[in-house]
Amino acid sequence: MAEKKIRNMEEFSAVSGISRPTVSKFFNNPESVRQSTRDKIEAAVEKYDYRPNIFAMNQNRKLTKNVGIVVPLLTDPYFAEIARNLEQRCIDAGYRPTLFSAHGDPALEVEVLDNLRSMKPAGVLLAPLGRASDRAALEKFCDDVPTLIFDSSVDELGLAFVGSDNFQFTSHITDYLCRTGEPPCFFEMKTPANPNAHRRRQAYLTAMETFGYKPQVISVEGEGWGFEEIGRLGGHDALANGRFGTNTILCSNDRLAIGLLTACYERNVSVGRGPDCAIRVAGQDGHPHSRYTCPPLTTISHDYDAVSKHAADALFEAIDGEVSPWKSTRIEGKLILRDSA
Amino acid sequence: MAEKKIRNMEEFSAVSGISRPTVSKFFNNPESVRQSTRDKIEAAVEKYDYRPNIFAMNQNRKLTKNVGIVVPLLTDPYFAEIARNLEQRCIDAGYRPTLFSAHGDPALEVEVLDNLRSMKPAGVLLAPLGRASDRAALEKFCDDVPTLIFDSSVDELGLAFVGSDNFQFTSHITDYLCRTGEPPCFFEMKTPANPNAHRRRQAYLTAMETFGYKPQVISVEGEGWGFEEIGRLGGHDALANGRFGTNTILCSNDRLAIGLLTACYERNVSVGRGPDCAIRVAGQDGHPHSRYTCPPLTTISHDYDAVSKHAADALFEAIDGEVSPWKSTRIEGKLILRDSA
DNA sequence: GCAAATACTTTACGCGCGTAAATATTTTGT
DNA sequence: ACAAAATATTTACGCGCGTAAAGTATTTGC
Repeated sequence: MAEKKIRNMEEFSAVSGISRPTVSKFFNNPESVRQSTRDKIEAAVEKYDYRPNIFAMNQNRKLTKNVGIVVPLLTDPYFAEIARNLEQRCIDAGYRPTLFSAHGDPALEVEVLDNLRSMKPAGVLLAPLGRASDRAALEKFCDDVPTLIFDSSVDELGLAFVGSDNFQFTSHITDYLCRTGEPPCFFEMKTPANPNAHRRRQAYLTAMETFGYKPQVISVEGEGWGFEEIGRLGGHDALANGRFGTNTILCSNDRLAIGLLTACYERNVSVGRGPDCAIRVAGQDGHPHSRYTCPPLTTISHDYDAVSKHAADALFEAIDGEVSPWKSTRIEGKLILRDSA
Repeated sequence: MAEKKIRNMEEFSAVSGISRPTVSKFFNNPESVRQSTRDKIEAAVEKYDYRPNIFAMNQNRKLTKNVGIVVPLLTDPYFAEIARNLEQRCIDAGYRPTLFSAHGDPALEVEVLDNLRSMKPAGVLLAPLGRASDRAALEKFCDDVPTLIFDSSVDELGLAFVGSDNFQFTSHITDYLCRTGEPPCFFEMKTPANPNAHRRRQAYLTAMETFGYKPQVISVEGEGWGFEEIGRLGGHDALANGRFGTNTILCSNDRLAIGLLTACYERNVSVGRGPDCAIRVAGQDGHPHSRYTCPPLTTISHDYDAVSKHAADALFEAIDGEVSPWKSTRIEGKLILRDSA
C-alpha cells in the first residue's frame, strides 16, 4: 500500500487518472462528480493515503467548511457535554468543528472570537459568557460571521437563538415541589453570570404567585464560575442564620445545588423527601453529575439532544443560504425525579 | 480607528511604512525586528486591526505554530481541567493550541490524529485513550509529528512521557489508610480503560505486602467511560454480597469512588471516618468534583500544574530542537484529607 | 567620524489549491 | 444511433504569504 508519497493534488491527479480540477471538485463535494470517477478517486485516496493541504484549500476560498463551537467554560461538564453533541453534528454534516472555551474570562472570549474570525468559519455556534461578555465585540463578530447563539441569549444577536425554556423549567419544577410538600424558596447567586438565572428567578416569582404562595428568594454572594463553592458557602450562611423560610429549596442551577448539598452534609442536615429528612433540595439543568450526588438530585434537565439539534440545524440552514428572520427557540426541559426532593 | 480595510500584507506594509518581508518577519517573531520598526508595525496593527491570513501563513511553511492537545474524554472534568491548563501554557509560549477529544472512541481518536496531521502542528500533547487505542496508528503519528504523551503512558512512544506517579499515589494513600484505621481493600474496574489502573493495583498489592497486610482486590464489571455508573452498580453488588472484607475501600479513581458513594447512600451505608460511620472510602485523582461529594472525598490529587508544566515545557524544548532521549517523568500526588476516610 | 555589523528594502519565485472559460468526452433519453 | 445534456479536461490565473538573494540604509563600537 505504501506507494511513493503524493505531495500535492497535481501528483495525485496523475496517479488517479483524473484531472486536477475534477479532483478538487471531488474534495469539495464528492457527490458533485460522476459515480465512476468518484470510485477511481476514492480508490486512489485509499491507495496513496492522500489528503489535500488544508491551508491551501482554505486560503483561496471565500467560505470554508470550518465551524467554531464556543462555550464559556469547558470544565463545566454541562458545556462539555453539549459541545460534544454539537461537535458530532457538525462532523456528520460535513463540517470541521473546532472547539473553544472562554474559560470564564471575557477577555479570552474576545480573543477566541478573534482567532475564530481568522479561520474564516462558515459559521459559529456560540454560547456567550453572558453578563460579562463584551457586548460590542460580540456584535461586531456576529456582523462578520454567521453566528448562532445558544444556551444564553443576548437580545437579537446573531442569526437566531436556541436554548432551553427557563421559564418552563422553573415553573414546572416549582409546580412539582408545591404539589409534593412545602412551597420552595429560591436559592441563587446575587450576581449571576448569565441571563438564564434572571429568567428562572422571574419564573419562580410568577409561579409562586400563581399558586398563591409567598415567594422567597435567597441570593448569595460570590463572583465567578465556582458555583459549587458559592453554593456551599452561601448554603452554610443561610442554614446558620435560618434564611431558608421553608424546608424546600429550589436552586437556580444544579451546580449551586451540589454545593448546597455539601453544606447540608457538613452541617449534618439531612436532605431528601423522606419523612425523617429536614429539607428538600432541587436543582435545574440536568447536570451530568446530578445523578451521583447524595442524595441524587431532583432536577429539571435540558434536552441536550434537542437543543443541539436545533442549534446545529439552524446554523446549517443559514450557511446554506436560507434567510430567515431572527428568532428565539426555547426547548422545554424534562423533570427528573430523584431522592433529593 | 476604522480606516480603510487592509486586505493583505502588501497593503499593510504600505500603510505601516515597512516592507512586506520585514512585516512577515515581524509576525513570525516580533523580537526579530528592531525596536523602532516593531513600534511602527504594532501601531499600524492597532490602527488598522490587521491580522495576517492564517491559511496563507501556514501553507508554505514546513512548521507551523500550531499545537494539538488531545484528550480521551473532554466531558471528564479531570481532562477538561488539564487541557485548560495546557492550552494556557501553549498560548503563553506563543503557540496556537487546538483542543481535541476522542470522546472515548478509538476510531475517533484515529480520526482526530488524521485531522491533526493535516494541520502540520509543530507538536502535539497527547493523552491516549489507553488500552483501546490503535497502537499502530499512534506509532505512525508519533513518527510524523513531535508528540509528547501525557497522563497515560504507552511504552516508549513519542518524545517522552509526563504523568503522575501512580505507584506513589497508591502507596501513599494506602499508607495513610493503614495508619488511620483498617487496611483498605482495592475497588477497581475489571477491564480498566487505561494503564494507570494497572499500576495502581500493583502499587496497592505491593504496599499491602510491605505493611504486612493481606491485600484484597474487588474488580467490578463494566465497559466504557461511565465510571460513576460502573462504581455505583459495582458498589451495590459488592455491598449486597459482602464483597468488601474491610471497612475501608480505596478506589482506583475518584469517579469510581463517586459512584460508590452514591451506592452507599442508596443502601443507607454511612461513609466517613467518624466512629458512627460504617465504612471509609478514598479515591485517587483529585477530581475537580471530589470536594463536593457527601462526604467530601479523601483522595490523592494529581499535581495539575506540575504535570502540565512539565509536559508543555518538554514539548517546547523538543520543538526548539533540543534532542533528548525518551524519558518518563512521573510526578507525585498530594494527599487531600477530607471526611470520607 | 569611520568601518563593520546589523537591519531593512527590492525583487522575484514558489507553495498547493480554488476557480473560471473553452473545449472535448461521455452519458442519457428516445 | 443520434442529438442533447451532463461531465471531464485543458489551460491559465490568482490567493496571501514564506523566503531567498542582492543591494541599500541604519546602527554600533571605538
